[in-house]
Amino acid sequence: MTQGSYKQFCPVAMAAEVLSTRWTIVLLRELLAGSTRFNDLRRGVPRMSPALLSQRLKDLEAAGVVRRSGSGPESGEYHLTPAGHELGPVVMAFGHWGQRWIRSELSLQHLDVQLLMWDMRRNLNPAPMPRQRSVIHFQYPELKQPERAWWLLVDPRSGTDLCSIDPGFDVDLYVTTDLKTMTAIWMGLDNVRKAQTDKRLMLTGDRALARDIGTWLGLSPFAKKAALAG
Amino acid sequence: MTQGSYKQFCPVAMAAEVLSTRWTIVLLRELLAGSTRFNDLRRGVPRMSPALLSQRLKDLEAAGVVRRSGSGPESGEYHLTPAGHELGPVVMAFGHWGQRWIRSELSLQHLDVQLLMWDMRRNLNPAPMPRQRSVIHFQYPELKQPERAWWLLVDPRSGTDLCSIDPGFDVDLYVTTDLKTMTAIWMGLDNVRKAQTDKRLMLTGDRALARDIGTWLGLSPFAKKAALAG
DNA sequence: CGGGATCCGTAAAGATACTG
DNA sequence: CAGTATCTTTACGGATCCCG
Repeated sequence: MTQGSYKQFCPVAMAAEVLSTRWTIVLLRELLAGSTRFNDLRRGVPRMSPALLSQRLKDLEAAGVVRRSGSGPESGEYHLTPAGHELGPVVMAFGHWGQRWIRSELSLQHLDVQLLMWDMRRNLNPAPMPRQRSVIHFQYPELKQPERAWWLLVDPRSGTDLCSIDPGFDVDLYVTTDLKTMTAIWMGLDNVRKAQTDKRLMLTGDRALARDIGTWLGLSPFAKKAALAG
Repeated sequence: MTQGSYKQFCPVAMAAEVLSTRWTIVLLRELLAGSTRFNDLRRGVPRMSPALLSQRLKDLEAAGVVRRSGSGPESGEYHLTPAGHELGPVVMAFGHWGQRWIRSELSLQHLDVQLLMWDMRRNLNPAPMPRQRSVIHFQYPELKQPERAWWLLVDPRSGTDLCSIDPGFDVDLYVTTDLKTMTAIWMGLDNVRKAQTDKRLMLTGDRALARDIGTWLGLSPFAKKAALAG
């Protein structure tokens, strides 16, 4: 904690001194999701200033939550210590409570296409997809150029990539929708079939891919399973 | 929230906007423990300024976590809403992590006899105690006058009271110790028997009460059970 | 005594710009 | 890529005061 302590022996207060500062929980969410490099973390918490990010990483290192690897090709990476990994339940508790009690209109006021696409990339499940590479092209006609078009390149053998410039491959499936609909689906507040019926989302291209979208399109870790079923 | 938003749709970030401000988690711990009046809350978070406490209560009310009762004898009380009660797991997650990963010497640097005695009162279990009132007198010879002497009046029929001025009743059990030892016992980092052996704690008076102290003296909700067994 | 409000100095965070 | 530097704005701490 940079500022003075709560001066309480209670473990809740001691933990809060480390964790309950601005941006810290959101940063930990990003670290727990697997980001290790400074600029990857910046992408995950885009509105946090680099100065504060740097400061928080130092604070967390001093608290024994992260460790900087200093040698070899992973020099400059930030990795969670065992104490850091055990913060998973804390971050999950925040997420579950937020999903349950924050009015969804409030969440949907803070749309961010880059954050959404990156999270989708992270949670996508390539297992039920074709063995060779699939290219899925997301189109958000409402958005301006650099945010309008995204490509997910999914290869079950080598992983998933996300591009915002055309990689030049043939597209297998086009997903045309608006950002609010896609975000609501990701959060489990809406689902693909309903959005299709309402013409808020269109799937064109490979029929099998379109049919199975519910199985490979990952949802937020906090999404309620119920909503997708509809 | 008074400060600017993280502008993220993620439920973790939305929850953090409400919960991750200074003092908020510690205040919630106090609310979850059952305090409802402004000055009771002040006692539980003594180093929080009244202005900030008032502000936080308003913030939490706006967030739907507390509600002020406005009528009758409980006018001016702050009660948790259902959303507030469901913050229990969040506060517990902080506490468990803190108990596990904060070095105990750090916790034991922030001794506070009033906080300790109040928490002990709250968690004391009168069930295994005599049916009539028992008076337990805690003495901390190292401390100066207003903090040196405390009386717990335990009556299984009417509840437990804590006094820091002599209530005038006959004392059934004297507990003489130092604040660090008593705090360590409360936190499950030490135990009564070991402290007795080391002459850091003395019990005089009613033999049965002294023998059973492990059963009625409550420990912190985060205390490790293992430590008491020794 | 319970339940705050006010004022002011300090400390942290935001916004940009810039650098090894 | 991985951060610093600087400047402005906002939040917090602490004391004092007020009111029923």
